[in-house]
Amino acid sequence: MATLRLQINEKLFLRDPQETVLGRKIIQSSIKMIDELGLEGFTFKKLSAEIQSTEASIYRYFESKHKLLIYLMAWYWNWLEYQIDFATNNIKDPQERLAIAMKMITEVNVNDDYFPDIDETALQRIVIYESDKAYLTKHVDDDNKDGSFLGYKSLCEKVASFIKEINPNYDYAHALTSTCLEASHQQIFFSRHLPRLTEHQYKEGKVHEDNYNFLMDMILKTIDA
Amino acid sequence: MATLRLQINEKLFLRDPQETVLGRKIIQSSIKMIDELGLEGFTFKKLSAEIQSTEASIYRYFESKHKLLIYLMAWYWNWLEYQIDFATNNIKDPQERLAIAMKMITEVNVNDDYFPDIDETALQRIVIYESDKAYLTKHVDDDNKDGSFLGYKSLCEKVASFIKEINPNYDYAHALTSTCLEASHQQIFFSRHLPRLTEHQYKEGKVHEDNYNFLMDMILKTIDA
DNA sequence: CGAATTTAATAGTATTACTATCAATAATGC
DNA sequence: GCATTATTGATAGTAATACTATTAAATTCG
Repeated sequence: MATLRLQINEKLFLRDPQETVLGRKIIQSSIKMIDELGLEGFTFKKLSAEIQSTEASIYRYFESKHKLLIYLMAWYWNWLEYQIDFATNNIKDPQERLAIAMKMITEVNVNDDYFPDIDETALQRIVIYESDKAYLTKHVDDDNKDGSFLGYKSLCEKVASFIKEINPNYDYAHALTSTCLEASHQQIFFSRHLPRLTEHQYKEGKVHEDNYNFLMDMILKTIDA
Repeated sequence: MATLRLQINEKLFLRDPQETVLGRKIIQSSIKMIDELGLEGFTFKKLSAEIQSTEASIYRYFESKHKLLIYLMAWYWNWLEYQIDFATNNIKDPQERLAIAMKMITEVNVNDDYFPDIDETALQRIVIYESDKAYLTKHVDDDNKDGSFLGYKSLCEKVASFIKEINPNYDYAHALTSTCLEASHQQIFFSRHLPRLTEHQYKEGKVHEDNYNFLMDMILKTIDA
């Protein structure tokens, strides 16, 4: 089977981690470790020990821990948009396309054999816990100029375009989409850690199903589909 | 005029900052500095220099920077719920109560003379940039056990109860409320820094108005009001 | 008033997030 | 095949952060 490679914006790294053995180890192990330790507990020192390399070597790939996070999040949004493109290909009805997109956004990821280096399931957990930290900073405008959030914006644009096709008169397609994208991970977090903030039940795929039903219902009613 | 004091859960501080001059200075200056520097740029060392005290003294009030953030957020959510209680008092119609609550949640805060030590306008900006970081941690369950998020949950419960009154058959009142509470600050952030994620225009109160219209419309349609 | 307790100031530690330097090794070009 | 260049590794170092321990000063209370 073919393996694929997502083209990631060059400004997000110093050396392309997809091009070398060390680079791929950095990506692989950082996903595993951020998932386990959380972004705050994760350091380049610990990572370098894990992959039997040195801090200095890792810094040759990524300017900082924050840039590595941005890279991982960019990878994820690019991957998710690609999944949606793939799954909605040849589907004519925009409402069906929207349903497929929301399904992929809300469902728990299975590991994608096309990208053997990446544990998509772990990466999705990182998205839930850490993705907002990628932009909630004082230097968000600088990061944005470097194209750090292009993948997220592009995904938002895609889903918003489905909504616009269904109802061209709805005025808040992007706001509604970004609200749902954020909710798609927030509600998972709440159901697990702050259950009084949601009805969704955290267990075996149930949250994801609840979340799909909740969000699809909200979107369709809101846009008068 | 009377000045008020919000009773904050004792587990959120080591010494009550509202009881001493130093404590009030810590609160006052930390709001100002977190607003200016961001949570990452803010340190107890800088704060101690600003208020002409020492790091050790500040640590006697708050166990950590993170606990201080939790305290400020708890204060904000308590204050906001109190504002909503005040404003919805004697209003019978639940739909009107919901509208008032959403207005207060989305509008830009003016400084409340009842609490002279707190700059509510600055605190609201901190909520926009930093509030999610209060719970997006690996130790969220421990913080939750200490009651760190009671204010947020209580506010969510209140708004959800208005929704339930309007339509007792809607199944996701809490999920919808928490989604809107989060969106109420996310959309402000997006309109300013990542404008491709929203239609809202960042200027002079316009975002807040847009956001109110967007969210109220979404809620009412979603719950079939 | 004097003992007990609280509060403040000083100094110190472990860790983090990097940076710099230089040697060793591997890949590439002629 | 050998020189050039790029890449990695090893070591060390720095400034700042997040806290802690110790001691000194002030305050409270019986």
